[in-house]
Amino acid sequence: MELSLRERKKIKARQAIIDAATRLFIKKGYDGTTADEIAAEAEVSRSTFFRYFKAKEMVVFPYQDERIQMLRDLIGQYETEQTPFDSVRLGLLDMAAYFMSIKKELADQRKIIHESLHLLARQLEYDAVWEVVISERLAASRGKSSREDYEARLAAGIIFGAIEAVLYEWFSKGCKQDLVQLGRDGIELVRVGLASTDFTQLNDRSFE
Amino acid sequence: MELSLRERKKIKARQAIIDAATRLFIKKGYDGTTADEIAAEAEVSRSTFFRYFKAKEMVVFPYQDERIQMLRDLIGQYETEQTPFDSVRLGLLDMAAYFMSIKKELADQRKIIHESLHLLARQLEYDAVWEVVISERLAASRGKSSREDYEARLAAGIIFGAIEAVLYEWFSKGCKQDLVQLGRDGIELVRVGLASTDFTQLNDRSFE
DNA sequence: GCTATATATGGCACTGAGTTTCAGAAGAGA
DNA sequence: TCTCTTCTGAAACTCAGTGCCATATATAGC
Repeated sequence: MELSLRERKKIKARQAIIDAATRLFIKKGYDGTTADEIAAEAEVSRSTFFRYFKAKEMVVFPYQDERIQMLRDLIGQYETEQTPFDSVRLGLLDMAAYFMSIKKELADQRKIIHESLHLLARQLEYDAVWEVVISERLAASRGKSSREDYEARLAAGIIFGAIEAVLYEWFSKGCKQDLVQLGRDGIELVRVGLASTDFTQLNDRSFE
Repeated sequence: MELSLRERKKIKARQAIIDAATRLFIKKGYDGTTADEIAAEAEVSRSTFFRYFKAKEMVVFPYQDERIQMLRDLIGQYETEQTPFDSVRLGLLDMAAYFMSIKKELADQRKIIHESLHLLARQLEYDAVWEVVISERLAASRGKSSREDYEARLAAGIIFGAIEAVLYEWFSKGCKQDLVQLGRDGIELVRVGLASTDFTQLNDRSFE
């Protein structure tokens, strides 16, 4: 089905704003770029900019919704033939593979985000949706919604904690490692528990 | 040691602003209260308000630094006689006991925070410092800083994920449960791993 | 192709957060 | 009391975000 001219124009305008903003953010930083400048660079009015993006920060995370949907779909793939934990695990590893394939774009985005405390906070907020997706999948395995399944929320929180740490590691080492392998190891630790680590052992330093 | 008049005045002014802001936030909501109104209610000028609090949101989290320090101290108590994991665990449970003792104040604060997406994001950011404290303790047990100990950061992320889920549960059920017990159960799950749950089992629903 | 209607845009004015500057008030110290 | 330092209040300013309305442009019906 073809999109109408109106729809195509909207998509083009949106993309023009994203591109203009990205150019300016890289050149002058997020805080150093005003909404007016982005609008001018994209050749639209200020009003139009705010019509396409509810807030200036939103233009930094333009594909957030698509990524969440992708995660949901990837986990959904394994819905029937795997345990709940494994369907989440495999979905996350697929997501990791996808992230590997767009690492350049992710690294650019992260550079912009880490220049502003504001954006860092917003990033955390967006990422938190991953946890919801995971807890929904776990709760669904028992025929519940995540709202009514505390154990599922707890498990999802634990898994999400590992994801955050893995992603942080990957990004802070310049996306050079194999994210799928990092993810595999991280989630395995969640599965077997911290009792398997030497953090649960008295070590030499404790007696120094 | 006595504080100078100047210091005492500053403390009083700061407290007056916190109290005024809290009153207004409860009465009119966070978004419905302007910085001007808070300043007027506290009988200081707008400039003074922003001198005491870098941003309007900061006045919502006035004791954040103290709480982080308390967590650090509580974990530090168990530094020598326990395994790293247990010193973190016991410190967190002490913190839970403290939270139980100020539940009214926490519940009020949470009510304000949950009226604004802005504040929710900021809350996440503040809470993230807990993770740093935990990872520092774990890394220290091996004579490293958390910066150079990925395993410690990963473990801390997992523990923190559980903390968030536990706190969320506690708050959303009106702080009526025993937070220490919730915490004990949550962290035990982290210790033994999700392999102990039925999320790692194929269940009936998978065959429906 | 022409007209009526729906929708996107641009311009403008307004509110509120946060910053900067500066003059003056008030505490600290001799 | 006099000086030095710090805190405060007032005003002007920038920028994000909202609301309103007139205008331009796409779509649909004829």
